Amino acid sequence: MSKAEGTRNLQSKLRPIVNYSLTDQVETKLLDLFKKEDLRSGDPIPKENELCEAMGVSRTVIREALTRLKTIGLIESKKNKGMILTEPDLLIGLDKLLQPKILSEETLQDMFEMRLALEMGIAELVFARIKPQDILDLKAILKTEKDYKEDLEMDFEARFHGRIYAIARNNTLLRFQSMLLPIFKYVHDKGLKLKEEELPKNYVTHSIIVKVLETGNPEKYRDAMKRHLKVHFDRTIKIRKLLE
Amino acid sequence: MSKAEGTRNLQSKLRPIVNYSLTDQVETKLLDLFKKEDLRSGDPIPKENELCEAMGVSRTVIREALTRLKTIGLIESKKNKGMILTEPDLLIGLDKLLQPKILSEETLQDMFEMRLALEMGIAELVFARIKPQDILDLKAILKTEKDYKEDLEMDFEARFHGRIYAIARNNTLLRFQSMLLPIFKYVHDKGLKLKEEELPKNYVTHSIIVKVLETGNPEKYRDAMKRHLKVHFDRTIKIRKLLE
DNA sequence: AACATATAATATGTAATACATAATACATAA
DNA sequence: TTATGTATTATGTATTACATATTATATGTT
Repeated sequence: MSKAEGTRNLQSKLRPIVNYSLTDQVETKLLDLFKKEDLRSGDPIPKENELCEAMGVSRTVIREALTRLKTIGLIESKKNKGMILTEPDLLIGLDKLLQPKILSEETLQDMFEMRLALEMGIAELVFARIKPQDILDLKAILKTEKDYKEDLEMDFEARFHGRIYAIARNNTLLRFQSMLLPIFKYVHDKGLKLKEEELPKNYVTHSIIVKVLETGNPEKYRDAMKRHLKVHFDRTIKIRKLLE
Repeated sequence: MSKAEGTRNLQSKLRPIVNYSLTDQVETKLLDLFKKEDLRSGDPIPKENELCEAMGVSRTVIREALTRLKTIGLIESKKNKGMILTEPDLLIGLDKLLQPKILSEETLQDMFEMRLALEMGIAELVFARIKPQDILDLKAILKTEKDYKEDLEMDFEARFHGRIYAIARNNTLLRFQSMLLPIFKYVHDKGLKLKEEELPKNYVTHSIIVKVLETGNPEKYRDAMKRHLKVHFDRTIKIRKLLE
């Protein structure tokens, strides 16, 4: 029996000790408390000193746990007022993380695909909620397309597609999409940029998409968007295959 | 001029003071540093004491800022080793927030719609990556459908649809979907549960979906899934209209 | 009585110091 | 050479004190 095997064997008998720090414990206790008390957004939570006494730990630890909860947007604190539960922002912190430099290629790929999927998937919502003004806005954006030269091309894409997302009237989705922009820019700058010649014959332009939005239906939209994004789909599928 | 108007007028001249706490400032400075130094996942960052000296603030403040960055998964700390930048987990913290109780109806709605959109949108990825084993697994799951009675119905839904997401081979997406489960369960329990009689005539069953996955194509899948989810789409669209 | 101003009380924010603890490197002895 | 003991180091926790912003109360002036 090798040394490694011996260790593994020992492990199965002893089980490694998981070391929850005091802060970890306080954090979970707080979350439990909120759930048990059935607290809602706006409800006040105990003072720091009360928590210290109740849990028998220093204010340092309490504050560290509270800092975590503040960071994910679950609570807010005001001097003298104390702290209250808040409607958390699901996308909080995401903007700080979405810097391509620190994300792995795999995660970038994941996010890129999610965007592609969403762009196709919002068809039903878009057609259920589109209004005349949306078309007008999109047409106005179209007119500016030629003003975006070379390296600004991505900015146009962002504006155009962002405006489509807005039609879905889903604020979380809209913000999510806008946060993903740096990633697409990165992917784009990294060589995704496709020369005109490489575009497939039945390529769907932005202008065609607007037309479909104006006169089409979800099925036609999905078909158009699929062609519009085809190169991206092809690429991501090829890349992922290589990684296997 | 009313008192309120006077205040507004004064505000426009003086601009309210935005009070960045020391911790806020340290946090941004740290993020700037990481970007400026072009640090990558795994790279070490300065020790707490070094940061104290460099920025001229107490360790308390430094640690609070660091706690925030740890919370969003940007850095990790180990005793004696110091701290390193880490590949952040984009979905970190999300599970703590996705308790329906503290989320507003609007946000719940948003998330629900995102899920619907994704389910439709992943068609291309699914068909590009599906393997025989996927079909086998899905068929096995299908066989257990009758075992899930009444209140466990959602568990079956989760298993089935979760398995479909897995076909897309996108880990972030898969985890995202699984985190959303409590929300769907909530929406379901809240009265979404649809009696058999309410199902539309051309309702697509789970079994049909599997068949489409086996022998169809993205278009047919989207069509099937659209019918399968029709009641949900209809409901969310109706609700959102009422909120306008 | 009405109003502005001063004062006190309160809870979070910041600082400073000391010690505990885990991980690593190094030294030591069998 | 190897296992064990020891020192060192950086983070984790505790304690105390004070700063600061907000609210409530009290005070005083007209």
